[in-house]
Amino acid sequence: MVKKKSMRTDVCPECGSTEIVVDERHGETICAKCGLVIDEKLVDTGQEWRAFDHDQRMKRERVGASLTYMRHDKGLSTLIGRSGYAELYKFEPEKRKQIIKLRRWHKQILSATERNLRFALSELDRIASYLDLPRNIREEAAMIYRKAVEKGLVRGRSMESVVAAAIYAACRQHDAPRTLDEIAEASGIKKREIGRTYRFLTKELGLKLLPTSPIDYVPRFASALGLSGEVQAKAIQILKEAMKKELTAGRGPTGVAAAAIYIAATLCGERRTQREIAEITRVTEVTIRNRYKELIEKLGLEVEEEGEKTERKGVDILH
DNA sequence: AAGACGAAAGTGGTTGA
DNA sequence: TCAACAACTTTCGTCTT
Repeated sequence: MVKKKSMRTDVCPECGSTEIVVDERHGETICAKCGLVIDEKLVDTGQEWRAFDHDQRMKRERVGASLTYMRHDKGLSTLIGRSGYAELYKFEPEKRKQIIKLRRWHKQILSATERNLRFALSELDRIASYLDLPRNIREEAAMIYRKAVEKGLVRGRSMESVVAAAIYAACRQHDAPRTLDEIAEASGIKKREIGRTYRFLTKELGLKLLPTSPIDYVPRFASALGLSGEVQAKAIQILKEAMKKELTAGRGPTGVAAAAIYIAATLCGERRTQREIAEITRVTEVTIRNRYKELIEKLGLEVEEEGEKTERKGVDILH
Protein backbone atom coordinates (compact mmCIF):
# COMPACT_ATOMS: atom_id res chain seq x y z
CA MET A 1 0.00 0.00 0.00
CA VAL A 2 1.42 3.30 -1.06
CA LYS A 3 0.85 6.13 1.29
CA LYS A 4 0.86 9.39 -0.43
CA LYS A 5 3.74 11.59 0.44
CA SER A 6 3.04 15.10 -0.50
CA MET A 7 6.04 16.98 -1.87
CA ARG A 8 5.22 20.35 -0.53
CA THR A 9 3.29 19.61 2.57
CA ASP A 10 5.56 17.68 4.85
CA VAL A 11 5.25 20.70 6.99
CA CYS A 12 1.88 22.03 7.91
CA PRO A 13 1.45 25.42 6.25
CA GLU A 14 -0.75 26.54 9.10
CA CYS A 15 1.20 25.78 12.24
CA GLY A 16 4.50 24.48 10.93
CA SER A 17 4.16 21.13 12.61
CA THR A 18 5.74 18.15 10.92
CA GLU A 19 3.26 15.68 12.33
CA ILE A 20 1.29 14.92 9.23
CA VAL A 21 -1.17 12.09 9.54
CA VAL A 22 -2.86 10.17 6.80
CA ASP A 23 -6.45 9.32 7.54
CA GLU A 24 -7.24 6.55 5.14
CA ARG A 25 -10.84 6.13 6.11
CA HIS A 26 -11.68 9.58 4.95
CA GLY A 27 -8.99 9.84 2.35
CA GLU A 28 -7.49 12.91 3.90
CA THR A 29 -4.08 14.09 4.89
CA ILE A 30 -4.29 15.96 8.13
CA CYS A 31 -2.00 17.93 10.38
CA ALA A 32 -2.04 16.19 13.72
CA LYS A 33 -1.42 19.42 15.61
CA CYS A 34 -3.95 21.83 14.28
CA GLY A 35 -6.24 19.54 12.32
CA LEU A 36 -5.83 21.30 9.02
CA VAL A 37 -6.81 19.14 6.11
CA ILE A 38 -3.86 19.39 3.81
CA ASP A 39 -4.89 17.07 1.06
CA GLU A 40 -8.12 15.27 0.51
CA LYS A 41 -7.22 13.76 -2.80
CA LEU A 42 -5.67 10.69 -1.30
CA VAL A 43 -6.31 7.67 -3.42
CA ASP A 44 -7.54 4.66 -1.54
CA THR A 45 -5.59 1.76 -2.91
CA GLY A 46 -6.93 -0.54 -0.27
CA GLN A 47 -9.65 -3.06 -0.72
CA GLU A 48 -13.35 -2.65 -0.47
CA TRP A 49 -13.80 -5.10 2.34
CA ARG A 50 -17.50 -5.36 2.63
CA ALA A 51 -18.76 -8.46 0.91
CA PHE A 52 -21.99 -10.06 1.90
CA ASP A 53 -21.98 -13.16 -0.16
CA HIS A 54 -19.75 -15.30 -2.23
CA ASP A 55 -20.52 -13.49 -5.41
CA GLN A 56 -19.57 -10.15 -4.05
CA ARG A 57 -16.51 -11.57 -2.46
CA MET A 58 -15.31 -12.89 -5.78
CA LYS A 59 -16.08 -9.66 -7.52
CA ARG A 60 -14.47 -7.50 -4.92
CA GLU A 61 -11.23 -9.27 -4.72
CA ARG A 62 -8.55 -7.53 -6.59
CA VAL A 63 -4.87 -7.04 -6.61
CA GLY A 64 -3.81 -3.52 -6.18
CA ALA A 65 -3.04 -1.38 -9.11
CA SER A 66 -1.72 1.79 -7.65
CA LEU A 67 -2.99 4.02 -10.39
CA THR A 68 -6.63 4.83 -10.42
CA TYR A 69 -8.58 5.84 -13.46
CA MET A 70 -11.20 7.35 -11.31
CA ARG A 71 -9.07 10.36 -10.60
CA HIS A 72 -9.36 12.89 -13.33
CA ASP A 73 -5.59 13.15 -13.74
CA LYS A 74 -4.68 9.68 -12.52
CA GLY A 75 -2.92 11.50 -9.75
CA LEU A 76 -0.50 13.09 -12.14
CA SER A 77 -0.51 16.27 -14.12
CA THR A 78 1.46 17.56 -17.01
CA LEU A 79 1.93 21.10 -18.17
CA ILE A 80 3.91 22.60 -20.97
CA GLY A 81 6.82 24.69 -19.81
CA ARG A 82 6.95 24.19 -16.11
CA SER A 83 10.14 26.17 -15.83
CA GLY A 84 10.08 29.81 -14.88
CA TYR A 85 10.40 32.88 -17.01
CA ALA A 86 14.17 32.92 -16.74
CA GLU A 87 14.30 29.90 -19.01
CA LEU A 88 12.29 31.72 -21.61
CA TYR A 89 14.91 34.32 -22.23
CA LYS A 90 17.12 31.76 -23.83
CA PHE A 91 14.85 32.02 -26.84
CA GLU A 92 14.40 34.59 -29.54
CA PRO A 93 11.68 37.13 -28.78
CA GLU A 94 9.49 35.68 -31.48
CA LYS A 95 9.90 32.15 -30.30
CA ARG A 96 9.32 33.34 -26.77
CA LYS A 97 5.95 34.78 -27.71
CA GLN A 98 5.00 31.54 -29.31
CA ILE A 99 5.88 29.57 -26.26
CA ILE A 100 3.93 31.81 -23.97
CA LYS A 101 0.96 31.52 -26.24
CA LEU A 102 1.26 27.79 -26.42
CA ARG A 103 1.56 27.56 -22.70
CA ARG A 104 -1.57 29.57 -22.11
CA TRP A 105 -3.44 27.64 -24.72
CA HIS A 106 -2.40 24.35 -23.26
CA LYS A 107 -3.37 25.42 -19.81
CA GLN A 108 -6.82 26.39 -20.96
CA ILE A 109 -7.43 23.20 -22.86
CA LEU A 110 -6.11 21.17 -20.02
CA SER A 111 -8.24 22.82 -17.41
CA ALA A 112 -11.33 22.60 -19.58
CA THR A 113 -10.97 18.90 -20.24
CA GLU A 114 -9.96 18.32 -16.68
CA ARG A 115 -13.01 20.05 -15.40
CA ASN A 116 -15.09 17.93 -17.69
CA LEU A 117 -13.41 14.78 -16.68
CA ARG A 118 -13.66 15.55 -13.02
CA PHE A 119 -17.34 16.23 -13.34
CA ALA A 120 -17.90 13.10 -15.36
CA LEU A 121 -16.07 10.96 -12.87
CA SER A 122 -18.00 12.31 -9.94
CA GLU A 123 -21.17 11.53 -11.82
CA LEU A 124 -19.84 8.08 -12.52
CA ASP A 125 -19.13 7.54 -8.89
CA ARG A 126 -22.56 8.73 -7.90
CA ILE A 127 -24.28 6.28 -10.18
CA ALA A 128 -21.92 3.48 -9.22
CA SER A 129 -22.65 4.06 -5.56
CA TYR A 130 -26.33 3.98 -6.22
CA LEU A 131 -25.90 0.63 -7.92
CA ASP A 132 -23.54 -0.56 -5.22
CA LEU A 133 -20.91 -1.47 -7.75
CA PRO A 134 -17.60 -2.90 -6.61
CA ARG A 135 -14.49 -0.91 -7.07
CA ASN A 136 -12.97 -2.80 -9.96
CA ILE A 137 -16.04 -2.22 -12.08
CA ARG A 138 -15.96 1.46 -11.30
CA GLU A 139 -12.37 1.54 -12.44
CA GLU A 140 -13.28 -0.24 -15.61
CA ALA A 141 -16.10 2.17 -16.28
CA ALA A 142 -13.82 5.13 -15.66
CA MET A 143 -11.31 3.74 -18.07
CA ILE A 144 -13.90 3.21 -20.76
CA TYR A 145 -15.10 6.75 -20.30
CA ARG A 146 -11.58 8.05 -20.51
CA LYS A 147 -11.02 6.20 -23.75
CA ALA A 148 -14.25 7.57 -25.10
CA VAL A 149 -13.09 11.08 -24.34
CA GLU A 150 -9.73 10.49 -25.95
CA LYS A 151 -11.42 9.32 -29.10
CA GLY A 152 -13.75 12.27 -29.08
CA LEU A 153 -16.81 10.10 -28.80
CA VAL A 154 -18.54 12.30 -26.29
CA ARG A 155 -19.01 14.98 -28.86
CA GLY A 156 -22.60 15.12 -29.97
CA ARG A 157 -24.06 13.28 -27.03
CA SER A 158 -24.52 14.07 -23.41
CA MET A 159 -21.73 13.36 -21.01
CA GLU A 160 -24.19 11.61 -18.71
CA SER A 161 -25.30 9.13 -21.30
CA VAL A 162 -21.72 8.22 -22.07
CA VAL A 163 -21.03 7.72 -18.39
CA ALA A 164 -24.09 5.52 -18.06
CA ALA A 165 -23.11 3.51 -21.11
CA ALA A 166 -19.58 3.10 -19.79
CA ILE A 167 -20.95 1.70 -16.55
CA TYR A 168 -23.26 -0.60 -18.41
CA ALA A 169 -20.37 -1.86 -20.51
CA ALA A 170 -18.08 -2.28 -17.51
CA CYS A 171 -20.67 -4.37 -15.67
CA ARG A 172 -21.07 -6.62 -18.65
CA GLN A 173 -17.37 -7.03 -19.11
CA HIS A 174 -17.12 -8.26 -15.58
CA ASP A 175 -19.99 -10.68 -16.00
CA ALA A 176 -21.98 -8.80 -13.43
CA PRO A 177 -24.55 -7.28 -15.74
CA ARG A 178 -26.98 -4.67 -14.64
CA THR A 179 -30.13 -4.22 -16.64
CA LEU A 180 -30.65 -1.14 -18.70
CA ASP A 181 -33.58 -0.45 -16.42
CA GLU A 182 -31.40 -0.37 -13.36
CA ILE A 183 -28.87 1.92 -14.93
CA ALA A 184 -31.58 4.12 -16.32
CA GLU A 185 -33.04 4.49 -12.86
CA ALA A 186 -29.68 5.25 -11.29
CA SER A 187 -28.57 7.71 -13.90
CA GLY A 188 -31.78 9.38 -14.92
CA ILE A 189 -31.00 8.67 -18.58
CA LYS A 190 -33.52 6.92 -20.73
CA LYS A 191 -32.99 3.26 -21.46
CA ARG A 192 -33.05 3.88 -25.15
CA GLU A 193 -30.36 6.49 -24.97
CA ILE A 194 -28.06 4.34 -22.88
CA GLY A 195 -28.47 1.39 -25.17
CA ARG A 196 -27.73 3.46 -28.21
CA THR A 197 -24.66 5.04 -26.69
CA TYR A 198 -23.52 1.69 -25.46
CA ARG A 199 -23.62 0.18 -28.89
CA PHE A 200 -21.84 3.14 -30.34
CA LEU A 201 -19.18 2.92 -27.68
CA THR A 202 -18.54 -0.77 -28.09
CA LYS A 203 -18.28 -0.37 -31.81
CA GLU A 204 -15.91 2.57 -31.72
CA LEU A 205 -13.74 1.27 -28.95
CA GLY A 206 -13.78 -2.28 -30.21
CA LEU A 207 -14.92 -3.68 -26.90
CA LYS A 208 -15.56 -7.35 -27.00
CA LEU A 209 -19.06 -7.91 -25.82
CA LEU A 210 -20.60 -11.28 -25.46
CA PRO A 211 -24.32 -11.54 -25.10
CA THR A 212 -25.17 -11.74 -21.44
CA SER A 213 -26.00 -15.06 -19.96
CA PRO A 214 -29.09 -15.31 -17.81
CA ILE A 215 -26.92 -17.11 -15.28
CA ASP A 216 -25.06 -13.92 -14.52
CA TYR A 217 -28.24 -12.42 -13.17
CA VAL A 218 -29.13 -15.25 -10.86
CA PRO A 219 -27.05 -14.46 -7.78
CA ARG A 220 -28.11 -10.85 -7.65
CA PHE A 221 -31.78 -11.47 -8.25
CA ALA A 222 -31.93 -14.43 -5.93
CA SER A 223 -30.30 -12.61 -3.07
CA ALA A 224 -32.53 -9.61 -3.63
CA LEU A 225 -35.43 -11.99 -3.21
CA GLY A 226 -33.96 -13.47 -0.08
CA LEU A 227 -33.54 -16.89 -1.58
CA SER A 228 -31.07 -19.50 -0.42
CA GLY A 229 -27.96 -20.66 -2.18
CA GLU A 230 -29.71 -23.90 -2.86
CA VAL A 231 -32.26 -22.11 -4.97
CA GLN A 232 -29.53 -20.26 -6.81
CA ALA A 233 -27.71 -23.46 -7.62
CA LYS A 234 -30.87 -25.06 -8.85
CA ALA A 235 -31.80 -22.09 -10.96
CA ILE A 236 -28.37 -22.11 -12.54
CA GLN A 237 -28.65 -25.79 -13.29
CA ILE A 238 -31.99 -25.26 -14.92
CA LEU A 239 -30.52 -22.48 -16.99
CA LYS A 240 -27.57 -24.54 -18.10
CA GLU A 241 -29.90 -27.24 -19.24
CA ALA A 242 -32.07 -24.70 -20.98
CA MET A 243 -29.11 -23.23 -22.79
CA LYS A 244 -28.11 -26.61 -24.10
CA LYS A 245 -31.51 -26.92 -25.65
CA GLU A 246 -31.30 -23.41 -26.99
CA LEU A 247 -34.30 -22.25 -25.07
CA THR A 248 -32.54 -19.05 -24.21
CA ALA A 249 -31.69 -18.03 -27.75
CA GLY A 250 -33.32 -14.81 -28.72
CA ARG A 251 -34.97 -14.45 -25.36
CA GLY A 252 -34.31 -11.64 -22.99
CA PRO A 253 -31.83 -12.99 -20.45
CA THR A 254 -33.62 -11.40 -17.52
CA GLY A 255 -36.88 -13.04 -18.43
CA VAL A 256 -35.31 -16.47 -18.63
CA ALA A 257 -33.44 -15.91 -15.40
CA ALA A 258 -36.65 -14.81 -13.71
CA ALA A 259 -38.48 -17.93 -14.81
CA ALA A 260 -35.67 -20.21 -13.73
CA ILE A 261 -35.60 -18.58 -10.33
CA TYR A 262 -39.34 -18.93 -10.05
CA ILE A 263 -39.15 -22.63 -10.80
CA ALA A 264 -36.17 -23.22 -8.55
CA ALA A 265 -37.82 -21.39 -5.69
CA THR A 266 -41.00 -23.41 -5.87
CA LEU A 267 -39.04 -26.63 -6.19
CA CYS A 268 -37.13 -25.81 -3.07
CA GLY A 269 -40.22 -24.87 -1.16
CA GLU A 270 -39.18 -21.23 -0.94
CA ARG A 271 -41.97 -20.03 -3.09
CA ARG A 272 -42.13 -16.46 -4.30
CA THR A 273 -45.02 -15.01 -6.21
CA GLN A 274 -44.61 -14.08 -9.83
CA ARG A 275 -45.37 -10.56 -8.81
CA GLU A 276 -42.43 -10.42 -6.41
CA ILE A 277 -40.02 -11.85 -8.91
CA ALA A 278 -41.32 -9.62 -11.65
CA GLU A 279 -40.66 -6.59 -9.52
CA ILE A 280 -37.07 -7.49 -8.76
CA THR A 281 -36.14 -8.69 -12.21
CA ARG A 282 -38.07 -5.96 -13.95
CA VAL A 283 -39.84 -8.16 -16.38
CA THR A 284 -43.59 -8.63 -16.37
CA GLU A 285 -45.41 -11.54 -14.89
CA VAL A 286 -46.60 -12.44 -18.34
CA THR A 287 -43.07 -12.87 -19.58
CA ILE A 288 -42.17 -14.96 -16.57
CA ARG A 289 -45.16 -17.15 -17.29
CA ASN A 290 -44.23 -17.57 -20.93
CA ARG A 291 -40.63 -18.51 -20.18
CA TYR A 292 -41.76 -20.66 -17.32
CA LYS A 293 -44.12 -22.56 -19.55
CA GLU A 294 -41.42 -23.14 -22.13
CA LEU A 295 -38.94 -24.33 -19.57
CA ILE A 296 -41.37 -26.72 -17.96
CA GLU A 297 -42.44 -28.19 -21.25
CA LYS A 298 -39.15 -28.48 -23.02
CA LEU A 299 -37.21 -29.69 -20.05
CA GLY A 300 -39.87 -32.11 -18.99
CA LEU A 301 -40.05 -30.67 -15.52
CA GLU A 302 -42.93 -31.17 -13.19
CA VAL A 303 -43.54 -28.69 -10.53
CA GLU A 304 -45.72 -29.76 -7.68
CA GLU A 305 -44.68 -28.57 -4.36
CA GLU A 306 -46.25 -30.59 -1.66
CA GLY A 307 -43.80 -30.27 1.13
CA GLU A 308 -40.28 -31.59 0.73
CA LYS A 309 -40.90 -34.80 -1.11
CA THR A 310 -41.61 -34.00 -4.70
CA GLU A 311 -38.45 -32.24 -5.59
CA ARG A 312 -37.34 -34.63 -8.23
CA LYS A 313 -40.18 -35.47 -10.45
CA GLY A 314 -39.68 -35.78 -14.15
CA VAL A 315 -36.25 -35.59 -15.66
CA ASP A 316 -33.50 -35.28 -13.12
CA ILE A 317 -31.70 -32.24 -14.20
CA LEU A 318 -30.81 -31.97 -10.55
CA HIS A 319 -28.71 -35.11 -10.35
C1' DA B 1 -58.78 -11.76 -1.66
C1' DA B 2 -54.63 -12.78 -3.78
C1' DG B 3 -52.23 -15.29 -7.03
C1' DA B 4 -51.88 -17.60 -11.42
C1' DC B 5 -53.20 -17.92 -16.14
C1' DG B 6 -53.78 -16.46 -20.88
C1' DA B 7 -55.81 -13.62 -24.79
C1' DA B 8 -55.38 -9.46 -27.31
C1' DA B 9 -53.63 -5.19 -28.51
C1' DG B 10 -49.67 -2.01 -28.15
C1' DT B 11 -44.57 -0.67 -27.91
C1' DG B 12 -39.72 -0.29 -29.17
C1' DG B 13 -36.02 -2.35 -31.49
C1' DT B 14 -33.94 -5.30 -35.18
C1' DT B 15 -33.57 -6.86 -39.88
C1' DG B 16 -33.63 -7.11 -44.66
C1' DA B 17 -35.12 -5.37 -49.11
C1' DT C 1 -35.96 4.42 -45.44
C1' DC C 2 -39.66 1.56 -44.73
C1' DA C 3 -42.22 -2.55 -43.65
C1' DA C 4 -42.25 -6.98 -41.51
C1' DC C 5 -41.15 -9.27 -37.43
C1' DA C 6 -40.21 -11.24 -32.79
C1' DA C 7 -39.83 -10.30 -27.99
C1' DC C 8 -41.80 -8.02 -24.45
C1' DT C 9 -45.37 -5.14 -22.09
C1' DT C 10 -50.02 -3.52 -20.78
C1' DT C 11 -54.43 -4.47 -19.80
C1' DC C 12 -58.01 -7.11 -18.46
C1' DG C 13 -61.11 -11.04 -17.72
C1' DT C 14 -61.27 -15.73 -15.76
C1' DC C 15 -59.92 -19.53 -13.05
C1' DT C 16 -57.56 -21.44 -8.74
C1' DT C 17 -56.01 -21.54 -4.04
